[in-house]
Amino acid sequence: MSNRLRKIDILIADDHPAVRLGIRSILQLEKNLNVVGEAKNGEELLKMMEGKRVDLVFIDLNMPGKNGLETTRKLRKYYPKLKILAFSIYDDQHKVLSMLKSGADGYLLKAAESNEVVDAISAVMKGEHYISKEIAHKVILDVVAGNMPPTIEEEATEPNALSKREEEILSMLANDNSYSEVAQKLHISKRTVDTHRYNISKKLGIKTIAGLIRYAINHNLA
Amino acid sequence: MSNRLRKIDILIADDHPAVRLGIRSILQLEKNLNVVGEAKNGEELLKMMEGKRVDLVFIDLNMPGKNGLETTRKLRKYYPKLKILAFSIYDDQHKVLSMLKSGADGYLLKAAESNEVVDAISAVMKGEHYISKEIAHKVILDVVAGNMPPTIEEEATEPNALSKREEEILSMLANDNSYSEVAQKLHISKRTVDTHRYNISKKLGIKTIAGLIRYAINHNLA
DNA sequence: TAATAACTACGGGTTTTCCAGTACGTTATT
DNA sequence: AATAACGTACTGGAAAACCCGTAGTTATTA
Repeated sequence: MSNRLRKIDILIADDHPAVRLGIRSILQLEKNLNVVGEAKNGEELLKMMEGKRVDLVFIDLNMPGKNGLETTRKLRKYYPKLKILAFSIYDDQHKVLSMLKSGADGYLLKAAESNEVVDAISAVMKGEHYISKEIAHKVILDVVAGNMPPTIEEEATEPNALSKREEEILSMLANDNSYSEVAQKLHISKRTVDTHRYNISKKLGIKTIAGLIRYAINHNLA
Repeated sequence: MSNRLRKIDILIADDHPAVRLGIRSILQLEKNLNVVGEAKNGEELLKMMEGKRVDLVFIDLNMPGKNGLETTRKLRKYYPKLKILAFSIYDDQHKVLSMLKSGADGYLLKAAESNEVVDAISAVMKGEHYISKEIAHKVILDVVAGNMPPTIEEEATEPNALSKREEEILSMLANDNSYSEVAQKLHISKRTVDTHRYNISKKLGIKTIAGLIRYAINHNLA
């Protein structure tokens, strides 16, 4: 079969059946797209990739077990030419950038309309990056607002910046403990806790408790 | 037309097009179900209800603007016989109970398979309540674990302890604003913000920022 | 109309967090 | 052996958050 006529083979990974079905129905309306399978988490997706010819995967960020980020890194590593389209409800800087740094070719919000989904696919298949306008706008504002993201190189190599101890302390802080309480419970000085928190803030580039707690929650520390 | 042959008319409310499509495709496979419309938020749903004959609504908990909870209360109030099926990614006690107390007839997880969706519809149409087994199990464990929910009466009458202004302020605090920033943006005094926060803490019985932020996140304020 | 609730605002004191350094011992890694 | 990363701890001052009482103005509602 000639290359010109080949359909684009697509895998969908999302833990919600309704979402998978929704994407599928959007894609099925396009004659040049071909959904070759659905996975409900990262492991399943990686397994399905084996041996199959797949051009593009639709991948949800939040899935039980191996999440979108890890899975994307693996995919990018093993299948360098695969196109990866992240699909998420989150529009925050951190999520978007991490995903792109991990190797996604595009980032779509779940609030995207059908035509945007199709546009995104054509874009990434052409080798371009695709990012929803709403996200691009918001992320840029975030960055401009001074929440400087680390350079691409930096974070890509260290997906999990925090040390064990730092995670522990952040977790406790996010769980209603004050510096003094953490200090007491860990039998260390209050100043040490302060230092840790300070370092955590610097590492993550998050300056507020609110931000830190959201980080903690998103990383299962709270 | 005889009653026996009448299809069940359904409205879907969810802010994600893909999810709406997914539900739609599930329901369209059933010959006795009829999707009469889709809304992308609570307001739209309420507007669509006007004048239409609708038997059942599928309603997502998390939508921009008026969320599922408020919308459900309104729906229940204006359309006492309408069947309401909550649809959410959350399986925690608080969310589930609030939704049921607000008048939902059933609670489905987004992770539900197609057949479960159909089962849920038949159940609620028969006047029964439907709750995913996974949820029922988890919620009961939660309750047993000592996280006593307030009695039905209590919370049903005070669904949202916080006033509009308090919610607004909590939301801003949870979104990285300091007292001063909130004060500035709302054109009120810093002390007023302090007072509000203090009242919020007392109302909710939450003494720490961490707790408040978690509350905010769980209530879609952050 | 009187009571309740929401929103506004201030005083004034306590506690905690935040910032930005310095510093030292212990592990890993090279 | 040296460098890096980590965990520990300090100083000290600025800023923010916390506590709680009081109180005036509007709405709403009983």
